[in-house]
Amino acid sequence: MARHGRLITSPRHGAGRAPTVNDVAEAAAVSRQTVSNVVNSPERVHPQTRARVQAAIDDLGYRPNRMARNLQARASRLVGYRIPGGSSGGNPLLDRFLHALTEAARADGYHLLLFTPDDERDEVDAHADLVATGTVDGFVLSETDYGDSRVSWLSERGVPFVVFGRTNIDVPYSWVDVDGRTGVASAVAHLAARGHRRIAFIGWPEGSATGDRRAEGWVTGLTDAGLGAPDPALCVRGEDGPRTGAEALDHLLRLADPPTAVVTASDLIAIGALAAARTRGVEAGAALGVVGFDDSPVAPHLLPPLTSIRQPLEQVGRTIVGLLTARIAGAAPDPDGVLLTPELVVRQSS
Amino acid sequence: MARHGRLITSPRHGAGRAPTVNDVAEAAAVSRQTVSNVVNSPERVHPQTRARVQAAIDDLGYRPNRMARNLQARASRLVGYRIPGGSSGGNPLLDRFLHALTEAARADGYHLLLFTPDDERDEVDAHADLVATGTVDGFVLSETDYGDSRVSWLSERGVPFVVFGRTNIDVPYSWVDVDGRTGVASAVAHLAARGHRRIAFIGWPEGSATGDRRAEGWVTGLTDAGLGAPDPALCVRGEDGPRTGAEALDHLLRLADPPTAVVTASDLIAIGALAAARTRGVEAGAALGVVGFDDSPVAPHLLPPLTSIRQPLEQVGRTIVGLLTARIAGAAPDPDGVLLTPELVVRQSS
DNA sequence: GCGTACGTTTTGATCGTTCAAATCCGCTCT
DNA sequence: AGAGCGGATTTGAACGATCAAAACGTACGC
Repeated sequence: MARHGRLITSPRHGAGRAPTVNDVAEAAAVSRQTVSNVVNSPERVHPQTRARVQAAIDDLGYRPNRMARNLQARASRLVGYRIPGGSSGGNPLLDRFLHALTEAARADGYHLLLFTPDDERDEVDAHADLVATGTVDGFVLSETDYGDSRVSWLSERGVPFVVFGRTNIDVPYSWVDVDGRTGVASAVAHLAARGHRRIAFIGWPEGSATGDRRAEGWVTGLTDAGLGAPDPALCVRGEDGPRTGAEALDHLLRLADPPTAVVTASDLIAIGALAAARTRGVEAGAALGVVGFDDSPVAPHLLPPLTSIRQPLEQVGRTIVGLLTARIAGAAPDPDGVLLTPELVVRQSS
Repeated sequence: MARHGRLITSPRHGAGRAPTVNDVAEAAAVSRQTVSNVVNSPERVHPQTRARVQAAIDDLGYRPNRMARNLQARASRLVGYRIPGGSSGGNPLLDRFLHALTEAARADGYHLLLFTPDDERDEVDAHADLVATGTVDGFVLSETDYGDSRVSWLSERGVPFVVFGRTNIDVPYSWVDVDGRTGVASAVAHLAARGHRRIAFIGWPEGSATGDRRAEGWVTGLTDAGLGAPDPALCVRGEDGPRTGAEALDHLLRLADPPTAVVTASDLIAIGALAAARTRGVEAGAALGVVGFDDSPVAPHLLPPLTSIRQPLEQVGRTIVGLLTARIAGAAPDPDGVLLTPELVVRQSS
């Protein structure tokens, strides 16, 4: 409570207008530049003067105006992020992702600015607008499809940006991604270590880069675990969601030689699989190992609590912001990609 | 594609620096103020001049610099939103809520700025900082507890803000909320109309304002439907999550006179209830009516697809932004609260 | 022909900050 | 005493825009 007082309370000198360098300068009987120096390069100012100015700053509750600073610095210290449209169907990771980005940005003196294209303009225009008006210094992109038009556009114009995920665009750009293949492979390894020999995979339809890599992880994992060539019958794919999980598991359990464990491409699919298992009287965790992907907030609350592959989003956020601020600072090194490893969170379902 | 060209491409006059009013003025052989007028008050400028200036603007790809404008206007056109910490356990509505806010803000010429308090400072300080530095013009608050310190702090200092949800603070402030009581009551009415007579409620622990109001809706709904006094045995409460739903439903179905339908305080609870029903061989939708709350993205993909109470977040966003911009504009009318009505989305589970 | 009015355009000042260069001051050295 | 020096501080200009007021024409009425 007491600490807030320093900041902007006690506006003894008129509650209307925020104090400026000039106000402080006058109060401390120095020039505005000296005030500025006290704030930005205290070592240049005589200790005695510094103390006097600092006292005035504290007294008036002076804080440098951000807009004025930004204008002078020709930078906004804002990073744009296009908030995905509602159509994408609710991303359970958005919460953590945004928090991680915001936190990482704060540590570097940046803030995240959310935007969304208006109906008449397309996506690229929305980005162009923010750059042209100097509203943002760069972008964080996510959910980039194959051939995302934003990547090439931004890249061509030298606008700083970092992508969460990878695309197949062949222009140089920086990206950060989580290695889904390794993640799924580690889940397979975990299940194999628990004695499972027939391990199935329920994933998304072929054609999405992320989905395909997760499916590859199943193959890799089986091979690495020495379980021989993967049985194609144990790989089922469908749209994301519990229904796919339920139907796929039903199908798998009806096989002549059914799996004893299943890895899924998402927690949503796993939820469906858990439900289907219960319906058939198969006890998940004991008779059937189940592993999800993304460690969504529900995972620990499911019955049984769901083992899941957790993306290191905090690290993702820090890495993205690190790359981005480096680019903004003009350090335009060879753009590079960073691949982070997810972590298996083991719970009772496996 | 062609349209992008207008904005900032074709930097014929040096790719380095964005064009300013002065550049345009020089190109069109007029003064900077005339350029400014063409942009902001075209009617003041002679049509012929206007055309010439507009041509220069288009040619150079001029867009007024936002920081400069903001400095002069002493407004940032940014609205702060503190992104909830990870501890809150993943809000399935955040996605839609942020999108709605962003979209509504855009329509009014605002952007959303995300922030989070750093570890050493408390929440109020984080807000104070943004105000003192002129970084934001106002705030949108959510997840305000009873006695949230931010509300009184902001209110005392006349900082514009609007709360999503209600608190019990007795200072005047504007808020927008969704009427959970009416929502649950309408679900009860819906189930009664389908012939259900014994309708249960599974909700959150007593003590949260939102949770209590949803529970009240159950009472109201039963009374309004003429089903007599609610049976206390049919109201079960526990922490949010599928587990609570499963355990509560198990308990309810074991009663001497079990319910034939259940309304829950969240989709997560409903998920658990659906799973428990399956385990006991009760077919949800047919033998047991189930209604969730929030219409989270999973709801339509559950088995059976879940009837749920959907918050009108788009409307919430527009209302919040409307109230907020009015306050920022100085129109400081009597702060008021707006209560919006949720909508029941009927699917197979009921 | 001259004062006035109006429509259009330009000039000056300002928003709050920082950079760059100039000034001031006390001190040493010759 | 005057030049030289270096630390501390101040002044001038700029960032890019807008507001307010002045200036400029041109046309009109008397």
